[in-house]
Amino acid sequence: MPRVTPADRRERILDAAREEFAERGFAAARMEDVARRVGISRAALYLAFDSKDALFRALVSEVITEMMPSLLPSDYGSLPAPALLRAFVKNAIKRIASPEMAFLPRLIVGEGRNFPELARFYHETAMICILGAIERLIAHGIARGEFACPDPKTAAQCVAGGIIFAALWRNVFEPVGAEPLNVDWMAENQAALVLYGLTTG
Amino acid sequence: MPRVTPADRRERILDAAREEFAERGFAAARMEDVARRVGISRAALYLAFDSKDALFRALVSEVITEMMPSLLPSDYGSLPAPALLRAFVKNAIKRIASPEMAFLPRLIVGEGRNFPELARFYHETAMICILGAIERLIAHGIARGEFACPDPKTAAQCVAGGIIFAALWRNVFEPVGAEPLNVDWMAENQAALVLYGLTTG
Amino acid sequence: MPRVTPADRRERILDAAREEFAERGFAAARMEDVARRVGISRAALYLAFDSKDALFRALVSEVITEMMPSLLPSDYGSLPAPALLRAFVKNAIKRIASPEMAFLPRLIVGEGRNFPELARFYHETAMICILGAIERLIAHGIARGEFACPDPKTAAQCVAGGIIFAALWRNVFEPVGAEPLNVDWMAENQAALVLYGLTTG
Amino acid sequence: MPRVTPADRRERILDAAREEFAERGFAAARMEDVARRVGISRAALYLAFDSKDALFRALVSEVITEMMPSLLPSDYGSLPAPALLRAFVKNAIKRIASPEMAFLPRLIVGEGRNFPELARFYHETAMICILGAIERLIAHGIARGEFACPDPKTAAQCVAGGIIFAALWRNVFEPVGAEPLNVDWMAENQAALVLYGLTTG
DNA sequence: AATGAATGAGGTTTCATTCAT
DNA sequence: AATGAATGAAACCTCATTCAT
Repeated sequence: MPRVTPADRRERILDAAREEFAERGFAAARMEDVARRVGISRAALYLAFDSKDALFRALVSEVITEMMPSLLPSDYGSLPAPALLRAFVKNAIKRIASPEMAFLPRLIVGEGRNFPELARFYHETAMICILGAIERLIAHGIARGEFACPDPKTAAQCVAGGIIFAALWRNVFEPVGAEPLNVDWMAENQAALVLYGLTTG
Repeated sequence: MPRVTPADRRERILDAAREEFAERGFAAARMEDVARRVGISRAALYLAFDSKDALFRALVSEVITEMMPSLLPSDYGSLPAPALLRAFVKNAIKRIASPEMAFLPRLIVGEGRNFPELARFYHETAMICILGAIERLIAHGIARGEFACPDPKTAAQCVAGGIIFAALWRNVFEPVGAEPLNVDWMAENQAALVLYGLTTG
Repeated sequence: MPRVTPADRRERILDAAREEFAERGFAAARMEDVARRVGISRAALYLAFDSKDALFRALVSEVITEMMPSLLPSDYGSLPAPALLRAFVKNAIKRIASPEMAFLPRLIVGEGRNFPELARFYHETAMICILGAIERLIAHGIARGEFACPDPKTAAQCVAGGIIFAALWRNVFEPVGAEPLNVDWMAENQAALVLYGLTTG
Repeated sequence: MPRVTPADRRERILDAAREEFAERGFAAARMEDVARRVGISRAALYLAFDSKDALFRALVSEVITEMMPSLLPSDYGSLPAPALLRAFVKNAIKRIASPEMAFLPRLIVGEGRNFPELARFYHETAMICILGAIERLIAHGIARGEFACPDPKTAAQCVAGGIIFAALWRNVFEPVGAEPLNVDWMAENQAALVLYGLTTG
């Protein structure tokens, strides 16, 4: 039984790649730095991944795939929609803006033009699911008479906007001096805003 | 009087750079392609800008600077806050998600780690202003008794999130097959949602 | 055990660099030519040296360092000073004007302004040592009552002048048609002149 | 009558070129810096000189030509050879090591390989003349019974060596911290050494 | 006569990738 | 399986030189 299985090795490379790509973006990340982080030679990277592109793709796919299950609520039962929405928003912001995940939207946004199939994958795997989940949640609320909304799809986009905003803020602006975001508080207010709006009475 | 003034030339280079950087990001853009787009030699670029970095910085600064004035409402007078907010959101989404501007958040997000001072500049010049404008607008509504909001600052972030979402959607996801965003409709609904929330009654 | 060790490779690069820099000076030498001379790619040079500057510095330092030990007499014992001086001058001229070394003063002189720390290194490592050795030798002769000299330091400079002259003559003027220098004869006469002067009786 | 004649212009360019080439050597000197120093455009340089090479050649030729007359003693008359030699050495060192001239050996030595015809010109115009003058001077002394010397040509080289040494010392080593050379004292001692040698009695 | 603007040629350096061991 | 060594293909940038005005 080998001490380090090929799968282990792949995993350790992906972890290192996550750090490097998150730190510098695709183009500026160097295979040498990934290798050094793993503690192997550059050439050994190519035993596990065909190319820098392939490594990047694998990383992004993996992160998306491992992130999704924890994002979506399994089933609503007969819970009230406002509570569900609040729970969803809080959970989503917490997950997506977490240090291990927040780099993802940044990479997708930054490199999407050069890796269209990754952008597509993210769109289809993450965006559509999240938007769909929100939309269904709103529909659920409408069905229960708790929500009113002329266009649940667009409303879902607004909700998703707040979540993405949180991830980018933490990842892009906090490092350059922006006021740190209190994720819980942000989520709470985002939910309240979306639920009740600004207008009085 | 020369046919082509230095300022003209600078402007044409910036236009070309906008296309190239928007298309490929900083690292993958090639000075040669910028030059070809302008119709001049690579060396001529260096008469107008000291380096690729400098060109990128100049471009981002310029776009930010030229974008801002059209974004912020000059004064509220005694207009009702809901109308003001709706107008602001519609205008902001339209501006920021317009083809000439939408690449900007994408570049900032993608290259912010490698150009921290640009991220800082964007944060300080664009984000803070926009967030501030929304916040003041909400405060205006509160003062007039039209809005109620426990934390205008966080509410502003939620509003801004929708705007950024629109820009990124158009720039990142539409090119890979996402359903096109109807900006006006999106803005209308975003405003409605923020104003009145989802909850009935 | 590799057929070609890294140290070997470094050594072969330094040899090639010596030829190229000696032939053309720093600025006009091309890394490509150094590489071709070694029989490797340009990129491989950068595995051994960080930059053209670094290669140049390494070369000059190495040559200076390897030249020095053979230049200086270890100890005088009680040998007569005239014989010592004659031996020193002959040896020094032979060494410094030898084909492998003679390019060095030329490079130091030519590039010293652009590489001040090399000029300083040469001054401190070579010039001061050589001048000091000559000076001590003269002092030795004075102590033994064999030499008389109002200022041994300046006398040393005159002696060193002859040595440097020989190196430059061979390296700069012989290639353009100057009468070839007979090093042994030159050394002999230089020693005689310094010892006995021109004046009769 | 033009305020600035073409010859004036040429002269001012040559002066500027002297500064730049002396400071940086041929390759590292930039035409732009020469032009800026003159206060004209780069293009205007090419109205006076065909190329950077041509400018360099013109400069070196000019300096050599203007230096020579002041170096050589016109005629010896029946003056005693020791006094003549002392006078020659003092004058030569003073001239050649003077700030306006000392850069010349440095350039010749540094760039001679890349400009063989300049090295040849310097050799033929300067070196041979100087060496010849010294040699004739020694022959003059021998003829008068004041000097004894087995090989006046080689002796001349030794004398010349001291002179060149002085120029290089000032130009190469003093700028990097070498002890400043007292030219008069150096000349005095060089003459004494050559005349009387080190050996006592 | 003079120049601002432009360029072509060339140099250094980087880095993903390969291959012999 | 693993790697040290090597490389080819760019990319950025500089600068002597030219040319229309």
